[in-house]
Amino acid sequence: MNTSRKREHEKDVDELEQSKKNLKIANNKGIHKKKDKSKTNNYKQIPQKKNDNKQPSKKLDSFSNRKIPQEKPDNNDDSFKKNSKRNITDSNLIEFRKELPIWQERSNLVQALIENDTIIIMGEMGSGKSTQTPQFLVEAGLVTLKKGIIAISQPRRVAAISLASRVSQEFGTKLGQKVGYSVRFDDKTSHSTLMKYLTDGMLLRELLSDPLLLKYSKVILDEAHERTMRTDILFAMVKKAQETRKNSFNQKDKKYEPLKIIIMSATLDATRFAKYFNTWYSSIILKIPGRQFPVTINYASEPQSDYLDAALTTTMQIHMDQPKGDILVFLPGQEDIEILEKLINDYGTSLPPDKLKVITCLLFAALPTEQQTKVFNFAPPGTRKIILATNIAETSITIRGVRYVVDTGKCKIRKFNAKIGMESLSIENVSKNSADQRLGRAGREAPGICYRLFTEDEYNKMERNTEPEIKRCNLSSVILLLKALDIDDVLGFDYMDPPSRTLLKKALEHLYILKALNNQGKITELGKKMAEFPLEPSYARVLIASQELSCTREAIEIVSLLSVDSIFFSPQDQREYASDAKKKFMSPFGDLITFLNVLRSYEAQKGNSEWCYQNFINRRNMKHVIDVRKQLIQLCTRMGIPTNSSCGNEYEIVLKCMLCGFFRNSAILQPTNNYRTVFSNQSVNIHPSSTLFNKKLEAVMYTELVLTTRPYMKNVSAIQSNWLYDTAPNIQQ
DNA sequence: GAGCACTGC
Repeated sequence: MNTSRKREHEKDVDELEQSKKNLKIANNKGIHKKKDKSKTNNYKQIPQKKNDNKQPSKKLDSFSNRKIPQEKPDNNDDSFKKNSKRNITDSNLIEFRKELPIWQERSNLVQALIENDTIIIMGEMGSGKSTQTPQFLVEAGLVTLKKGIIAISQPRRVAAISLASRVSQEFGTKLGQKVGYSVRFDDKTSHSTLMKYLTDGMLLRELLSDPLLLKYSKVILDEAHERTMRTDILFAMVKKAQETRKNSFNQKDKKYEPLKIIIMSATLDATRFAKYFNTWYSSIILKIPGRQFPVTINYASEPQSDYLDAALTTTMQIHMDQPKGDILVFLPGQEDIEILEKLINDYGTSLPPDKLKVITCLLFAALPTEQQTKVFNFAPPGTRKIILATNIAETSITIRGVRYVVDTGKCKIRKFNAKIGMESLSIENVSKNSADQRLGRAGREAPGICYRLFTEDEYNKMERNTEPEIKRCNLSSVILLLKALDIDDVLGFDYMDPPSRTLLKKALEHLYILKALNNQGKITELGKKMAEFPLEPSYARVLIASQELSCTREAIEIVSLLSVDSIFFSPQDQREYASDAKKKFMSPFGDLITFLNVLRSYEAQKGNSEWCYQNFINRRNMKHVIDVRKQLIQLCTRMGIPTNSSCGNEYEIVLKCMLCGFFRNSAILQPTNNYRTVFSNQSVNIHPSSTLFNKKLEAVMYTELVLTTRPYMKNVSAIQSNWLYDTAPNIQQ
């Protein structure tokens, strides 16, 4: 670092300190303040509702609770439109805005962004940061069609849609005009859109055609603390665009409007973000209080060996001892949820007659929409609702009426083992931030109680944050995207948290054998085409191969079907009926062709919901399949791949085509009657959900290898071993 | 004999 640069840097640091003071952001406590202090009882420094000078009217309160985006049960955009009918007057909206904690920071925020390239806003839930910040900037004249509009990225599409809708109401314009959104399959923006809410995946895609994001003068990356693979890449790309635009701006020849970045988060390691974005520019941190009631924490007095048993005991204890209010129980997965449901209902029948009855609600992603929405029904008089949920209730769905949270402190984490190319799903302890987020769910409407089924000591030993996805997932598609964005040195790329070399090398190797990269690691023409598809590289490879094999129709359909994680749904109490229903679609070729049969029948039935119900088919997921197919047909057409070529019933052809993307995923039956993978010689099993479970076939191809109780192949097809030599001739072993 | 949560021009 040369002297002048160093001085500049010091100046920046001073400025950072100064602006913190000016903006009273550090709250006299400093941003390093550990939240762990809130050991016992009252959680954090949550401003208590009682102390609020003016108590927000009940009407506004219930309004806000009804409207918040996370309350939506699923991706059903139609139901949103129905609920978003205006039912309050415009003056109410202004009053509502003024009541939000962020309103006080309005001018500070605008000023901070005028003076700085990057700012960081920490705001708890209910602070209004996601809805107000863009409006403040537009109202201050910082965002115009001429200067460049503002993008607000969200990790979830429901959030993008409902935030846009809410803000367009507040702004007094029709959705899609000044305020719009852009998510997969749905774009409500126009040439006059100033505030554009989009999913982070969508913003990443936009980078492919506009790497400097010249459309925008401001970019907000919301929910940054979630650290998804996509936001992590966005951090780097947005930062890079900012630098490039700033440098070009200084050079006189090109005059790009500078790009201002706002990082937003609920709980976030602000200093880490500041450091990352502070290399050349100053960053400042604003802290906005949220609206949250105090939550009392009860820790387990000793470590629990059986979290399910502990959950049952605690839940029933709350039910017996505590006044009215629903109970939300966090569990790691569907299986535990279904077991606990049964236990609670058994217990419920033996309750004394003077007690409230219990009703259980299940909540996990694979649950069909109709059953998910049941959790939003209020408990009928004389009953108490007990919600058994996965992580989905931590971020995506907010349920009203919850006063008690039972936290097992466990969740399932997906990890990718690069060495053996296998994904695993294991039950692990949650992070402190995750546990705190769960706790907050008890204090949305009134003071609440959280029962942690782990000791305080165990809490203190938890990680602060969940490990960022980029450090533990398969990176193939991210690396292909970076290569397509002309970033050749993916090992030395400016990651906020660099993934391990093993993960990176595995991804590079995978892309090389798919011929997306050449032996110098440069992206090939094929690779560029593959990057255009919103698919994992293997699937993109299959679609491109389908042109030569004349089975594009089937390839697109299979790839679309594989884009959802379950075609079928089998409720715990109807397992046998569900598996009988499945048999109707079964193909000797295996799961992929079985799925294809389902799609054919689904279309013959025109997606009839009664038919879906009777055949245990997940209708929501089938609708998604149809959307994906439509998009893939458009993309293929644009790339000159004819989409009507079909192999008819000659399914061998489309399976050979699949093998072009998945030849690594093949296994051969051994004389000992178990399967071994061809490329890594590991012993593997067919997953019990497969139609080929317990079948002995010469060779099989799978799309996924997961390690749960054993190493399982999922989405399995019957193939012939000699196909492997035909399909993958250039593989050096 | 088993399926954390999200997402994509």
